[in-house]
Amino acid sequence: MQKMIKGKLAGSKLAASHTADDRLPRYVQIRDDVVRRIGARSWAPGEPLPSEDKLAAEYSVAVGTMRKVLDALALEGIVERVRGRGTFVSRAFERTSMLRFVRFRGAVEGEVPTATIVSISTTQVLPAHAREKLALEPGDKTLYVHRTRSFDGEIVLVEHIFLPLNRFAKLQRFLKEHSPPLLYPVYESECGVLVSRAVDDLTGQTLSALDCKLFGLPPRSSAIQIERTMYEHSGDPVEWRQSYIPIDRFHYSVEIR
Amino acid sequence: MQKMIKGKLAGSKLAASHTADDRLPRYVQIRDDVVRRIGARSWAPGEPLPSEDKLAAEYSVAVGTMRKVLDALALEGIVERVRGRGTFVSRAFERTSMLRFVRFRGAVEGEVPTATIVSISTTQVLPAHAREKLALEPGDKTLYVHRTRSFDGEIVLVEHIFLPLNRFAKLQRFLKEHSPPLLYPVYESECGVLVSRAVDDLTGQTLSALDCKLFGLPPRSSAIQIERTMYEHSGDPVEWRQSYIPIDRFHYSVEIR
DNA sequence: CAGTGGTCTAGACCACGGT
DNA sequence: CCGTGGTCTAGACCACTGA
Repeated sequence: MQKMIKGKLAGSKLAASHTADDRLPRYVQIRDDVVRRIGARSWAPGEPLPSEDKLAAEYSVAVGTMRKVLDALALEGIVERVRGRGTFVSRAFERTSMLRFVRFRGAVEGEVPTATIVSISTTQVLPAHAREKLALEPGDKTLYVHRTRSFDGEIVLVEHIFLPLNRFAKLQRFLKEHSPPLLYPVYESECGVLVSRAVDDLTGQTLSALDCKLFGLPPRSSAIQIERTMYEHSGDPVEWRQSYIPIDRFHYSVEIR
Repeated sequence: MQKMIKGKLAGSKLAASHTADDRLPRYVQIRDDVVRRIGARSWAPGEPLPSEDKLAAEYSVAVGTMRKVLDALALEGIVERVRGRGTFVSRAFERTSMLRFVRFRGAVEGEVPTATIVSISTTQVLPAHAREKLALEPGDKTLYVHRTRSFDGEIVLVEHIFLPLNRFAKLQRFLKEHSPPLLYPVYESECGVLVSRAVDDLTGQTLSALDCKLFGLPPRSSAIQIERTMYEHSGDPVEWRQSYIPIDRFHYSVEIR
């Protein structure tokens, strides 16, 4: 009977999914399918999913199993559950952003620095390291955005952002007319990219001549480099950036569990 | 009936717990009680807990509820579940340690640097900032450990560690005869302290004269400071330390979700 | 083989939100 | 009031471990 139900399911909804392994637990298969449908905008960020009952019926599983799926997604931060109201697709990194762990010494807590674009361009040539992080082939084009972030006109952060052009063509046009402080909401609304995970690598580095000039520092000054790779729910990388903060303004706070 | 069972439970095991709020879900109350018993060494790290069935019977709840408790504890990293074998108390930070996110540029990946103690002392005087982080009253004594960490004789990290003396008196004696590379296993075995959570604050700082000498750097050199506060399962702080890494050796890697 | 945790079912009652 | 998610029960069958 267990087997029969499994077969029935595989033949209906989940068959539509690409490579769902039948040996995996059902709740994992369903989780992956829901993630796929969120990525495909079946339900947009902020919108409610169907109720547990309805989803359970749709996937032909018990409500308890569907709960396990939705609880897992809530834990991953992909959805948010509100008792009495429903289950909603998260607005991803809107709240968390690049600056979640970054603080600026001497600045008001929580204040977001103003963004100014230094230059935008497209390029096929980028360091092997960057190409690897973005899982690009040689010859794939990228969008390069050079920005500064400042408080009261004083630059506290310089960003070099690399994005695969095939996903972010719309962003190029958007940034010609706007300079939003946070890019992630724009990725979402303009390019349909939902960021779910990132890896930060912090090191000390010597600044380029241009960046020294931007900060108003002497040549070859050193700064903290935050190298961040961001991934969507599917696990594919979608952004790679290097950010520089002068040492005397640098503050990074993180919780370890 | 629900109510009756609740009363029965509150009157048996959970009443022993200090301030369990009956309005809280049962699985939360039971979770807290299991955490308390782990803290009280009813089951030592590495040892198995009783099986789901037995614990469920002991707490007079359904197995499903007990599963929810144990799954939550596994998610918090307090226990580890192994199918076919049992549920075991985690060995806490033994694997993760101070250096989980810290890398040293130019060093072999995963290699643990040798520890050398510069000095050990007890003191009542420490910065207000440190006293606050450790939630100590003025006059409470602390144990202060000054260590260096090195690869092949080259110092790559200097640590200033502050511990409440009432919990760590045994450590003082232990460190007179040993210089272990990792302290957390010693906290656990000698002092019964299980670390579950930490907060790292990274900033750029100017090194003290002594630390400059230790690194072999000119006076007033700058370095990355990692200020870490560690907490046990109960949420109480148990350690506060400042670590310094020369900028050219500094590398910190962290995943954000 | 007996015992463990992993998955799944099919219900129940509850607390909460909005109508 | 109804519909939502939150808690809890009492089973079932399975996969894996170790004796």
